[in-house]
Amino acid sequence: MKLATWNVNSLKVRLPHVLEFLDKHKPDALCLQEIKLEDPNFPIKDINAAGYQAVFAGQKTYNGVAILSPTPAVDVCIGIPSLDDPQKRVIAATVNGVRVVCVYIPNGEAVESDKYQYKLNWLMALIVWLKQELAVHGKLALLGDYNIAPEDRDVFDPKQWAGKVLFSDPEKAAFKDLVALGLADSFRMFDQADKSYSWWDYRMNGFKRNLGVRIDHILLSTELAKSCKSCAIDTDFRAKERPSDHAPVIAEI
DNA sequence: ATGGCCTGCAACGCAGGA
Repeated sequence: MKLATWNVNSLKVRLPHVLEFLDKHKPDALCLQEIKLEDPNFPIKDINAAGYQAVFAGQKTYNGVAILSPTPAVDVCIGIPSLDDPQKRVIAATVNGVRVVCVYIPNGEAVESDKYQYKLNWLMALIVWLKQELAVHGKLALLGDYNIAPEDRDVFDPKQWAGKVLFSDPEKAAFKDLVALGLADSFRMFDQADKSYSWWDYRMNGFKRNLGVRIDHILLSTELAKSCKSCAIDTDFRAKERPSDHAPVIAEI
């Protein structure tokens, strides 16, 4: 079974890339973040024509998440139940017996900002909720844009990134708390090339110079991690014309 | 050199991303 995640930075603009991704990788579940459109505008006909179904929680202009799958996604849950948050950042569903949790963790803007506090509070609520979910679902995958680079090797210049948002100690601690729930970072279960990243700034030729960070992750419950065969970032989609600034991540379980 | 680029909304500039 193939699980994938991709922050598409507007599904309207990136629909051709998403359809190409479905054709290339044929994922059993593809989690999308930042679809940036309201539910009535979701391109369901094009997705269906590609042989996929979708569940989604859209929002105008900002955020918005979806799960695409060739088989039905059932027991859909939108948002973190305990968190009163109008921002559409979470959708969870069961696909082929796997609990797929798609998250768009807040960016945090800057460590001094209110948005950073919102991010930390949001992460605490996520951790409490997932602890309960893991008790119910042995096969659980947490996929998405975490907006956290967990280790030095996940940023192009750890000294420059030290203390900055995406790489601050409280954010890295929250990532470790997620792992401590019994979730494995599937990407690090395998040998990977040095300087492997999932996001590059549009500015300054960030991608061509490989000035990136690894902030998109697929975490797997112990039961799923045991049978995980691979995890990779497909940088081809970041190299295309008019790309998302994120590359998709794919895990085979 | 504290910007650069991209998206959506709406209106010709802004917020937000990371």
